[in-house]
Amino acid sequence: MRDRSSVPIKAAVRRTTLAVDVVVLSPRIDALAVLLIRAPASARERWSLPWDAPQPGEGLEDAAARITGAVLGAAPAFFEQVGALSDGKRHPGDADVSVGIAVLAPAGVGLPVEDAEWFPLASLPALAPRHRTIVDRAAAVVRQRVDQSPLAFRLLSPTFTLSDLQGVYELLLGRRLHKASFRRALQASYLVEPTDEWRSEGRGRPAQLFRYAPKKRRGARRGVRFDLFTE
Amino acid sequence: MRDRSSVPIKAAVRRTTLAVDVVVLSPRIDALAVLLIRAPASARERWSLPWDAPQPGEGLEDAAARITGAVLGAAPAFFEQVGALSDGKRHPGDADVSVGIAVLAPAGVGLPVEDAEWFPLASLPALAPRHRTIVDRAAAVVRQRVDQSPLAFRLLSPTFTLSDLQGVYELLLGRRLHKASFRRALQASYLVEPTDEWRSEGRGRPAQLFRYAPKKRRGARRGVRFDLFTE
DNA sequence: GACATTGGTGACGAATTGTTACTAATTCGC
DNA sequence: GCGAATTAGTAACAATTCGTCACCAATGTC
Repeated sequence: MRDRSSVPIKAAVRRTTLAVDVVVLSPRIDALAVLLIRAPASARERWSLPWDAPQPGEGLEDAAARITGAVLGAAPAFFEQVGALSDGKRHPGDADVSVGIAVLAPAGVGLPVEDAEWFPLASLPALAPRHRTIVDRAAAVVRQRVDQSPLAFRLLSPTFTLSDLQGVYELLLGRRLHKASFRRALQASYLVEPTDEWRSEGRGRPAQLFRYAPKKRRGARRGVRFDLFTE
Repeated sequence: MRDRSSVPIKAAVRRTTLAVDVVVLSPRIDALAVLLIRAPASARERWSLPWDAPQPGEGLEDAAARITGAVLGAAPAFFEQVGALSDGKRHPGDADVSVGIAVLAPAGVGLPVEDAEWFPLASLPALAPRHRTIVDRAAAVVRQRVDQSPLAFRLLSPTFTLSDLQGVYELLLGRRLHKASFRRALQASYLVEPTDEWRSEGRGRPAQLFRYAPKKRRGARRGVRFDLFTE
């Protein structure tokens, strides 16, 4: 203890292999889905997350944007880092360290490339163990952040109905919400503004379309809510 | 777009230099403080975060524990990953990629080694730009998580008074809390239990000591609170 | 036109929160 | 000793927020 010779500043950096693994999430048919790509026949699993090593000088989020663009045809608007992993779990490219990045794509986004497919989170095919961990952690991060950050709006097209928005929240939170309470809270937050358009979706009364347009925040911070603890 | 040749699975991993940079946080004299170590005379800044490259086969959190142990003489009980950075900002060891890890140390923890010192977050000395970013992000992560996770208990000794606990929350949240509301919420959460001991702290009535002992949680999830958004 | 279906809102009671005011136990100064 | 000062802890009330029910609105189906 207190061994001066082990004070870390004196250590030298080592060479490592690094991968950026991207979890593209999007709501599909009443479930949150992940974009997977077909692996080469030589691989142990038939599917994997899109991934790559960052180019020299390329930032991690830039790499995630590039990787997403190659698979989805469009760079995403929202990133959330899931964290770096260097446990012993196997990675398809045998990278020493993986940086997992969650990316949100709106419900209606274009079809992916030929060798890519959406899989509902609840029924994923076999993945390399590290990819499995990254997917689980990405889902957990997104579910946990949905209450802190306007994530849900990134899973919708630029205009949406309030029922759409409530549906996304229900998907992410995994439980039903009360319509009146949901709308009252939304109203009080000044996060959306109505447009002039209405959407008729078959039967039932047409719904007004809204857009995400956060106004100045009132600084009404509350006391501590211990019952929000998630551990 | 849709260029099949750029589908990322075909890429090969590259060699990168990786650093684990540790932000040890602890409450000192009414302020959250960071542990810094004196840099060699050749370095551009006189102080830096403790850091090192992970050993082969060593997990990132294991590396953080080892690095903390070398500086503080004790391995910490709590880690929170701050994220991986690979922007162009300068790192003291010129690592390509940094993984920032926040570590919490209770208020009374032993003195650090000779070349290490606590600095209040508000008055840090000059640091390498990437270290500066990591410190800021670590503070932000901890402040944001304090409402979601029992972080605050990691900044206290195993037994503590309720005023101590409230003080830590006020430190982390940056605002005063009402005593009665705070205790009522704490009571309802079943997170602490009283001990038989009391602490007399000079003047005033002695305070009962409590310990962190979370009981079974009641699953009372609430509606969406849009006003908790932090962006 | 009756009815099913989806959108949208008012209002009321229950629960939670913010606040004030009080009591309790100790040290300090005289 | 004794009152003032100081810190701990709690009861109770008012204001606010939340969950829920009930209802009206606008559309498609039969």
